Amino acid sequence: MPKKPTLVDVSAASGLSVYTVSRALNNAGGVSKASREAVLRTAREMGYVPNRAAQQLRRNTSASVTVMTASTSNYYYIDMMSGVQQVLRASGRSAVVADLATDGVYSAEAENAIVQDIIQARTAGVVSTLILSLDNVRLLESWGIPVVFVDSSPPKGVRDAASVTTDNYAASLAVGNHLGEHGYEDWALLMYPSRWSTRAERQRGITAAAANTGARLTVIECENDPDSAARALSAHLAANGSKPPRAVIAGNNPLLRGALDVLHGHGIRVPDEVALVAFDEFPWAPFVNPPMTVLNEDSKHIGEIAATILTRLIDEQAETAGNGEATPRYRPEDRREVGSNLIIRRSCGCVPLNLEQSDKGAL
Amino acid sequence: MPKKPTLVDVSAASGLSVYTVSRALNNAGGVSKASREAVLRTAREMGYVPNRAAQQLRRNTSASVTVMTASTSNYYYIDMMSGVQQVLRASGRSAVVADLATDGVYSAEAENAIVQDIIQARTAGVVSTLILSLDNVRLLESWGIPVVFVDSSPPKGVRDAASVTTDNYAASLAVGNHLGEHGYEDWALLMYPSRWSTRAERQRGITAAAANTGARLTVIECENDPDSAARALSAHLAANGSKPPRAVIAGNNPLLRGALDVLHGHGIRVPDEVALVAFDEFPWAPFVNPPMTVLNEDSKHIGEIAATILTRLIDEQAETAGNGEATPRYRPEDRREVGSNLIIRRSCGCVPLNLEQSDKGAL
DNA sequence: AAGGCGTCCCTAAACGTTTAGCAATAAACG
DNA sequence: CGTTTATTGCTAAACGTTTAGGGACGCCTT
Repeated sequence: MPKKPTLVDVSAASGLSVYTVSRALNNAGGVSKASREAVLRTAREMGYVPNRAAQQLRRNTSASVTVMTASTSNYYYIDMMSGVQQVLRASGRSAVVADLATDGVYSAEAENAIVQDIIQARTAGVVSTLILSLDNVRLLESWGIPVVFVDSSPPKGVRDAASVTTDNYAASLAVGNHLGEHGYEDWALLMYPSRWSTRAERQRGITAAAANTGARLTVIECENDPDSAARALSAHLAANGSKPPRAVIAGNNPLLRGALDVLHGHGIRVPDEVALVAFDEFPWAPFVNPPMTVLNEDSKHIGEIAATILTRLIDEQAETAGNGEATPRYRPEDRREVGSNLIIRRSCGCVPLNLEQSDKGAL
Repeated sequence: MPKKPTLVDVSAASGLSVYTVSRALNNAGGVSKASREAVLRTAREMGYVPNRAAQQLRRNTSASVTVMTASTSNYYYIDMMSGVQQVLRASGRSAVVADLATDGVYSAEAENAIVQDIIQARTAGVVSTLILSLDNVRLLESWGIPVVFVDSSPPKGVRDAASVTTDNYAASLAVGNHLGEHGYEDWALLMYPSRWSTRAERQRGITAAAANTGARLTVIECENDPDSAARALSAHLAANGSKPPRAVIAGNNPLLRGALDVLHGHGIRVPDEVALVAFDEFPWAPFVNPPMTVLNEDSKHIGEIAATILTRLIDEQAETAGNGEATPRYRPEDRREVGSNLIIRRSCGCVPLNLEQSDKGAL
């Protein structure tokens, strides 16, 4: 591989100084049209491509943002990413995803390692779908790296931070109330661990709805993967003899897979014997047997909002970086809540008349 | 934000030279145990974190690999990523995904932009699930960036390149033959554009199977997204009056969603009226109505193999980089083909006895 | 003609690492 | 004790950019 041209080489070849070449390539002022064109031409001819490591070192800024997630296999994150990407692209930044636990098992070391990695790369900002440890939040703050929590809250002890969440309490209330309208009186809520901060509000909402409608609720906790969910639900069924709950609420997509697995496996008819509803819309929901009634968070929109907030924080950070000022203070409007809606299909026991139409929309 | 310590600061604080500090932090030789410990302690106390941009600039190597995909919403890529990540982690590298077209529409500019980005970052290597343009392959080669194509072949004109693919011809033959065994005689193959190189072999296999079993085959081409697939299939049904094909083969996951949408929409019973099979296993396949018979590529395994090959190429590249030698030549064993298997559920018309069991395995 | 002002460009010093080329010291050996 | 050898550490020069601080030149204003 022949040695690749650097800025200095372009400078030599074009007869202009590195200053001029640099400014020309960056579309900065102070360069005549003629010089600029000469530079661009030579650079193209030589096949010059700037070295980002050098730029980053010198400029002391990075253009990339890290999105921290666990369980990428959840469709939720994919949509969110696309929202994030879209907004960041507008300001010339890009996003990379750091997955803490592809398989649903989480470890504090993995979290620390990724935070360390983020700092090493002097990443511009972070979007986190997890509660981070207080230490890590402090650490990022001390390095001037702003964090936006999405569908998760900052750990206790952090006074102010940016976050965009759905109103999970209201949403869960809606889910529960719908079950109540069906007259179901015995519910089971299948839930992932509370490390995912959505759990608290979701559980609170379902609990409140159960109280409202006079239903009996048992919460079944499991790890955040289908196998664990299946085991937990099976155990629950076995423990209660042959009397399954009238309605099962799956806390998210992977858990829903586990639930479907045991319900189908036991030959239990859904929704006739056991109604089933779940959190988080997903592309296959209309096609599952039976079509799933789910709570739909507009995760792409959430991603967009998160990226917008983060962009502002990063820009402010850049401004105040030099003069020893404190990290920009978060504003009240940096805590956003977005709505959600219940998509009613058949798994809850409803028989929508316009099935075809509603499926089309959700495709 | 107070200024952050650099290597020089650690050096000053510990009373040892930057040389010693650097070597101590990198676990390199030539440092006494006592010095090393002193350095590590001071570094920890000061909260020192190395600046990766500076390291990369100086070392002239990067530890990250880019995976180029289009349509991340396909589960296929997610599993592959996890295989890639896992192997790379072992050699201290990491992978980022670059998505050319979240929504299934592809553009040559997007491809060029991402390749440019890869070069700017002096990325260590590339895994591509797409055919890249000849120019881009040449460009990457000229920068000494090895590429492994997964489930896609290099563009025509590239003599040798690394690739790991499934034997799509044999796989498709198996799919087709299974339909033949059911006695279906009128097939429709719903296919994405040929930019995804798997298309050619898949279509060839299905075509051969149709010939073998005396079936009539029509190929319906559409873009790589559910909406386009739905439109194309609808148009086909309309054109053929009320006589739908006896079997539909969906070229991949997004296309399958489109197909299910129109079949359900038209109230066509699957598999009784129209049998349906698809390429690429996905986690929801057992739960779809009806449970889907799919071709299962072990995409995680594919990712592992790709990453293994890429790792070797990167290491060789590093060795020969200095001495002006050519990019390491690809070896014959850098073209790998892995097997695949047909997962039979119900959508093809089969009624498996051990349904429960098979679903469990595919969960 | 002198001064002021803009425009364009240059030189040289950073940014935070790694590492080649030595130097000092101690240990081992005759 | 002198010589060799191993170990440990230092100094200073890179890596490829950006940019502060000026200088040269031409044009306008008075």
